Amino acid sequence: MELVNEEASGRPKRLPREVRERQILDAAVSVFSVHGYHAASMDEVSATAGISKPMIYSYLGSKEDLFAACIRRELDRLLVAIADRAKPGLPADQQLWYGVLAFFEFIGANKDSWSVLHRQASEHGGPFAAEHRLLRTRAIELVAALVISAAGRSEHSEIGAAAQRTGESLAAAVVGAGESLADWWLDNPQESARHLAERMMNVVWAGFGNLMDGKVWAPPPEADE
Amino acid sequence: MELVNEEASGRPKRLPREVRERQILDAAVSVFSVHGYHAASMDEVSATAGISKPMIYSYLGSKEDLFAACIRRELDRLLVAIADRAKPGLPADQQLWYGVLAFFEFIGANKDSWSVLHRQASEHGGPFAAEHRLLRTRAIELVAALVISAAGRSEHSEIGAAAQRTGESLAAAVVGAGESLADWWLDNPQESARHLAERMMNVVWAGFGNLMDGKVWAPPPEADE
DNA sequence: CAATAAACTTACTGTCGAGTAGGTACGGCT
DNA sequence: AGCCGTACCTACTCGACAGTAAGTTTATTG
Repeated sequence: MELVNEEASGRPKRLPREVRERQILDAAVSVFSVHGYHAASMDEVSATAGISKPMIYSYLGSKEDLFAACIRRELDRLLVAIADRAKPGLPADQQLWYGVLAFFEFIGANKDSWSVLHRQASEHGGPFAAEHRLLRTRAIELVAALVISAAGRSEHSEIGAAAQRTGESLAAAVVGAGESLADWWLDNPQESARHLAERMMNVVWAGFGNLMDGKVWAPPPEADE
Repeated sequence: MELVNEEASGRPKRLPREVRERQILDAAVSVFSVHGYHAASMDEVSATAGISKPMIYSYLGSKEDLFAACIRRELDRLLVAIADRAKPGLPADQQLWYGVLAFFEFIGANKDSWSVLHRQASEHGGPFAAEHRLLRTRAIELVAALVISAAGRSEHSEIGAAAQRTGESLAAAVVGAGESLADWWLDNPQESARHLAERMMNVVWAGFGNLMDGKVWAPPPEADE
């Protein structure tokens, strides 16, 4: 499990800054994902990267800076992976499908990334929470736009305004379900990405469909306590 | 915001162990929920409880012990709150509705509890993760049982076996959505518990309904890369 | 072949926080 | 009254870890 990068030759080769920075970030993501931000030590990051501690401070700054750099890099990778697959030309359900699929495939191939992005980043009150909320907000907006655009084409077009409002919280639930499903996956890796994505679509798209047809579930009428 | 419990009289009254333990747990839940496990200090817990540090060690043991005690207490409170409302005699959708509603109402009234139970407990590799997984597992089993029982009464009874399997991962998605919605609520407290519960039911119950009618969403046939 | 800059190191400082030693004060009981 | 147990405290130890000072090696370029 030791990720020391130098060859067995023992002599640490001199590498350009760019390469070392990547190695440091790789190590940091791995260490943060295992221990969480607070419990992770810079010494362990430096050991995992096969480098000494002052290099990290020289290249990436403080521990917080390092963590922020991890989040930014992994967030970019995730967003690019999704954007590559959910092309805007497709019908709404297919856009959603490919987006969801790309999401789960990325998580499957980069569980550390997800752990850092979601679990660790949200544990903070600091500037990371903001960064993390950005991801969620973007995702929610994206999904909401898909719902609303789909609702616009529905035969019940008079529900447009209601769908707008309901669509957004529906999107929040959907994104939330995706996040939690991804969390759950970290602990239960037996399922495939495709499977998870299909399950997701089954719940979600059905909910959308009923919404567009104006079928809503209503709580039983009863005296509130 | 200071929760110092003693009166302004200055003299700390002598209280029985039972009472102090409750005060310490209250303080600990509050502090852990704000800072997370690692960043929380025993000094802050003791200050918040209005008591000195050795009392905590004498009554509740180490920091880990204290944290575990918090989780256990809050978990019990949550489960009791739900069991009180989701009576087994009701039809499946109403059981689910009251369970979900009780869940959100509890979270609304005890945001600290949820923060400790979900956010902080899952950040660990240790024995807390196990404790936390127990909550999730129980919830998933409960929901899955509801789905399957509902499916049994559907006119498409031949899908029973398939529903069994699909029902469980559907339940996982539902519980996940609930967890994430609760997380999201911590940051967006403007909605009411009832509202959230209704949104939840709308997505979820629609998904169940379609499942029971055998309507499934299928991905577009295409060459996989 | 200097000389310069960048890659890289060892070995330290200072702080913060978990856990404890060793008490004092207060109430109940005979 | 005087004893005992329990509630409660101040003031410490000790280890872990973020961050740094000050130096050493290597590639490159004039």
